[in-house]
Amino acid sequence: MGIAERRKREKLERKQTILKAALSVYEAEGYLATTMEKIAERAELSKATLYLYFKTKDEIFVHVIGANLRNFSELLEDLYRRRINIGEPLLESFWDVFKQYYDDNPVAFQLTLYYYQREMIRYLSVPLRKVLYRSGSKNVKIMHKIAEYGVNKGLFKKCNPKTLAEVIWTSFLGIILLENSKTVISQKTHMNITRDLAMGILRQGIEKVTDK
Amino acid sequence: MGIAERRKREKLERKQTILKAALSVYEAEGYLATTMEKIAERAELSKATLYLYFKTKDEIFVHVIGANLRNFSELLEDLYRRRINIGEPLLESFWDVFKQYYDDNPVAFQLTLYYYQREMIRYLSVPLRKVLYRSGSKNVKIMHKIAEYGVNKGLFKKCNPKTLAEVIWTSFLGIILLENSKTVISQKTHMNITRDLAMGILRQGIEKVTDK
Amino acid sequence: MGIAERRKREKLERKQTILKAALSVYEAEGYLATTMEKIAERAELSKATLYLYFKTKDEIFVHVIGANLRNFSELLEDLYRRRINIGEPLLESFWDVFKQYYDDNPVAFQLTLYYYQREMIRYLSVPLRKVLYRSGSKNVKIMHKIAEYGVNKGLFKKCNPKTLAEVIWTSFLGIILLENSKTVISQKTHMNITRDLAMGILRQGIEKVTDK
Amino acid sequence: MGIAERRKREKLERKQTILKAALSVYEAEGYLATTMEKIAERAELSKATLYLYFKTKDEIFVHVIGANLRNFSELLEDLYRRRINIGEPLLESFWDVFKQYYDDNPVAFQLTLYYYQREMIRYLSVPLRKVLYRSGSKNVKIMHKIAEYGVNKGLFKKCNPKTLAEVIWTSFLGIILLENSKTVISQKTHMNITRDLAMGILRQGIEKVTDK
DNA sequence: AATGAATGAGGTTTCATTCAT
DNA sequence: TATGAATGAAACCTCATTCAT
Repeated sequence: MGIAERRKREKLERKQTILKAALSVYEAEGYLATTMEKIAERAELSKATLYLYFKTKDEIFVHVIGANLRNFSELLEDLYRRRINIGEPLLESFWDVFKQYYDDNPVAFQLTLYYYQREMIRYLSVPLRKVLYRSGSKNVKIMHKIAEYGVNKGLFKKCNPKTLAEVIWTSFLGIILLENSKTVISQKTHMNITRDLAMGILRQGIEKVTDK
Repeated sequence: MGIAERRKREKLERKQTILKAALSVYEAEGYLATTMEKIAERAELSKATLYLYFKTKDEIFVHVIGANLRNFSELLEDLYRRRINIGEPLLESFWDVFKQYYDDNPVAFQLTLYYYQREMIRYLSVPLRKVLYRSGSKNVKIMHKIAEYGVNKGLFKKCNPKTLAEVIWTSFLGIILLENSKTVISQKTHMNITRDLAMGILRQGIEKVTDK
Repeated sequence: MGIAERRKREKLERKQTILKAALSVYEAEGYLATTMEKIAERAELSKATLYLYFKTKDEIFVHVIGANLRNFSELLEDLYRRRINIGEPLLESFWDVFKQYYDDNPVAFQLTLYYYQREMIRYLSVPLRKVLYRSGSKNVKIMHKIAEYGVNKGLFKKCNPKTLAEVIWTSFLGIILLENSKTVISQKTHMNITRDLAMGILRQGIEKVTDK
Repeated sequence: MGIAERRKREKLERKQTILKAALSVYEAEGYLATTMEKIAERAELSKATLYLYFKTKDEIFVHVIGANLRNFSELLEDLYRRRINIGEPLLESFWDVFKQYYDDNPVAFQLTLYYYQREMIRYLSVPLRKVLYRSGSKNVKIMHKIAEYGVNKGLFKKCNPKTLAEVIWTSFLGIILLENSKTVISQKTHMNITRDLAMGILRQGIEKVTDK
């Protein structure tokens, strides 16, 4: 009985090891060069063992992404819980959560971004696609609730909160995307200035027009 | 003499045929499943002939993207030329150009987006990377000039026009990114509502605060 | 523990199987027609398995040659060990070793000869080139030592033993070369007569001129 | 009529151009990297044009070799003509002819050597094989006649002159072979010392034993 | 549970040769 | 005659996945 539990725990630990290894190889070599062989090597396991824990290579990556999105969830939930105490700068806090999410693990973020493309998703098996969908939609919901709170409280201007949440989120997303391509092409680094201006524009663009 | 010209023209046409075929296969099957074999088939040529026109598979795709970015260039340049007559709604026009660029050829846009990722660029040969860089940087420059014009004319608020251009562009980019993933995952279609709200927020966020 | 050993042994055996298969295909079809496909077939393995044991096709052939040169080594070393008991006919014994080396496995000898050409070596990767060099240079050294012994004992005339070894060896080599081309062109067979005359000439040419 | 002649002459010249180009590419890049494309380029012709003059790639090379062997022929014939005036050092003259042949065009010599291998010959079409055979056998015959003269005049010891010719020739051949492989592997250069010792040994080994 | 071994199914690229002009 | 264009036929190599122990 205790044994069964230990087994289960160990199994989970192994899975974690593998996920970590996968992310680490991805960081070092990029998605296209990440082979099962290399993941196994980094996890100090054999290739065949990987298949005891994950049915396919995609499953590994979907789980890596799942974990990453769960981190995001937590940050968002925490924000939602704190919403009342924050007062005015709700948008800033929202934005800060994004930044924190990104800065916590930029590599996982990149991988997530990469996977969340028509290109990648379309070849996923239906079950995996669902896993991915569920992982993501939770965050969408919380973002929605936060936006809703902001609108209701008059912190944000009147508009569909779901859509508003999307706009805020994609503003951030787009910047990261550009940032990524720039990093490789012209070796430039973080675009904090862009992020800040975007924030400023969002603030002014979102606040209630107290007209007159 | 006329012969040489005809030859040249035909060569260009062939190249176009191949690029079109590549894009078409990409549309139907996605990047990872696009093989030289399939491109050749769709172009009604032999695989070997492809290599007569493009040295590698990447070269094909970089050229597809190059063409796509050139279209974007043209739209942007056109806007820049019209800037004076547009008057107030410069931002809207800017935004419209993006929409038009996307709507003209969403597939090519997707491909471009896909390629412009750390992941893809990283494994490109240096010459091809340069081609890609040059294709992209031209557009960046025009966007910059348009933003600059807007700032100078007082249509946009005072800020670094380069950064402003980036913010506007990435706002759009992010939405498309989300749109793409949503299309595959939950079969939803265009997010015009999101685009519109984003536009509205940008407008309000960017306009000069004439306070009082 | 016994398992690990068995594994190792089996691995070696597999390698041998592959090397044998390669040589066999070479014998039947020649170097240029020897493909990985055919080697795999003859070894009753899949093509992919070959790459499990040897990283490239060249590596296979370099190892075939390495094994062949090691046989030669053994024969030479044996001769060197026996040098004292041989007495006078050291040159004959030397020559016999060559003949034995050739007759033991003429096909492997041919392959070795073929590979040991500017043409082939030039396109080898540096590591493989080194392997080849090391395989060969060992034999050179033993031949040298034998020649040295002969010169010191007065069995051969006074001269640089290194050079002498080369002359003896290349005398044999040249004959085989001619023999090979003749076999194909005019279907003639072994040139024992030529070999014997060469031997006679060498004997007379090398022996100490006890003039008077 | 004069026209036909000019045509013929021009055709021959073109052929020469192509053969020269082929040899030149071979020198620069080695046999395996010598493509029709490159030959055409160097000959400043189109690939297709090559096929107007030679039916296959092999035919080109066989003709290159043919020309080379004809040079050898001339040197040998010249020696044969001079045989009476030479007197004693016939062997040296023989040897010198080899050296001259090699030194005149080492690259063509190498190519010839390369082609004259079981490996290469076996894939030749029968007609080409015959061409090669005829090119070579002429030289063999002259060498034979020279050896015969030497034996008859008592310059060489009594033995089968055909075989003797082979021995002398293969002595030289073997050295060149070793020389070639050494050049690539260990960057060493000409082995004049080896050649000289071989010559000395041959002299002593071949001369009539005037015993007592 | 763990793994070494094996493999099927491609993928990109090269090149001698032919064909239409 | 000359050639640009086209191609068939391979060749080498890689990798996710399965199997036997």
